[in-house]
Amino acid sequence: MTTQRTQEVRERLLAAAAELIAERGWAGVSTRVLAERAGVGPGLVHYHFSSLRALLNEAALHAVTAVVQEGADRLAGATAREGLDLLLGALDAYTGGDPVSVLFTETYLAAGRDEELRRALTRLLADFRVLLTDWLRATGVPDPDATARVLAAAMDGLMLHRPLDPSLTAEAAVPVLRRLLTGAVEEY
Amino acid sequence: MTTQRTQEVRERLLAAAAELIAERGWAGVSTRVLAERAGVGPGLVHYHFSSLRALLNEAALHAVTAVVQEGADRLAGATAREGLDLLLGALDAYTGGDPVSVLFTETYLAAGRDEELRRALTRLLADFRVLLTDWLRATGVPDPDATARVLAAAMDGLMLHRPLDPSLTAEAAVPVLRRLLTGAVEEY
DNA sequence: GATCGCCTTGGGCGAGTGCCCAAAATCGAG
DNA sequence: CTCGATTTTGGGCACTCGCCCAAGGCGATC
Repeated sequence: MTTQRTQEVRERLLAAAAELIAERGWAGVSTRVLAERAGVGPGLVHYHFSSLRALLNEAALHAVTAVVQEGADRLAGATAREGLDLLLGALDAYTGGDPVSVLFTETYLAAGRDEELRRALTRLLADFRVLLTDWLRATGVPDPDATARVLAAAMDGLMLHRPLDPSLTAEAAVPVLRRLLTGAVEEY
Repeated sequence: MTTQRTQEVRERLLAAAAELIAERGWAGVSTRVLAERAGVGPGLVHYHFSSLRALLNEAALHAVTAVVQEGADRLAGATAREGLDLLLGALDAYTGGDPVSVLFTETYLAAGRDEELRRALTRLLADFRVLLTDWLRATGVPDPDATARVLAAAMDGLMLHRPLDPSLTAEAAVPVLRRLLTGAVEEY
């Protein structure tokens, strides 16, 4: 299959793009550095993708979706205790300076300037929020829907603030966050 | 005074830069569009500033400092009730799509790639956190220091998520946030 | 009015940009 | 092996980038 090889090049370009967005910022990714990182000629970028913008959108959305999916899968059948460990784990895995955190923020920002990306991100976030809400409800948290929204936002906010506040560790934040889940976690 | 006029041009450049960072993103601000927005010749940028990078740093830091200062001043002698109103007011003033919110996020991101900017932002945030901590302590919130860190991060996270979640209004978020302040606000 | 120093202009330099395209390489089908 | 289609290459086009600089404008001081 020739399609096999084509797919592999596409994926290498997408992976390189995700790396470079985090390193250099959305607007700092050029066709040439992208091609070099992916190990292909500069012309290939516009052979496999209609535009650099489209490539960046697809790369960011693909990477962000993968991370969210993994989190969602783990959360799916988790108990209250397991869910909290999951949160805590996420908090010190994504410190704000790591590529994944930066890519998230870059993507949020880019979504503000690209309608199509914004729509896709909105849908992704909504799907995840449904899962989070279900878990909160099952755990016995009072207002699961609003709590899920705020909790998701707070997690991203913590990643945004972490590089600017070295004392903002996961251990410091989790006891406070637990107050958001009042009533459900006193046994923890 | 010739210095008078010089200062005015500098400030016009800084103001134009703050606008453009929000509109086009940090890397999307060029010397030429910046000069045009400020109403001056393109060469003036490098007469008044050592580099475009230095100009952007100063502009962003200046604008962000002004916003934080204003919030700090208002919070300084506020009661528990007034403080909560202040939070609520901030939440629906900065919706995430407005120039101020975007500028904040752009600046956080840029700080990750510029040591000097990161240092200055860290100090600014630390100063504000002290004030927030004092207010929380005076209000009777349990763990004021950690709570201040998480609360500040959560506010920024909400602004990040708002454009992607239309249902995330200030009214929906505030009751949940109030749980962070358990024990102090049951009269509210 | 002449002079001096700060402010401002606009053009120019080399480098880098997204995108395009003719030509070469590669590969599966016959 | 040959042929046709697909994939890949690298150079080129028109443009923008940050930064520099010679030239002129301008206001304050004698």
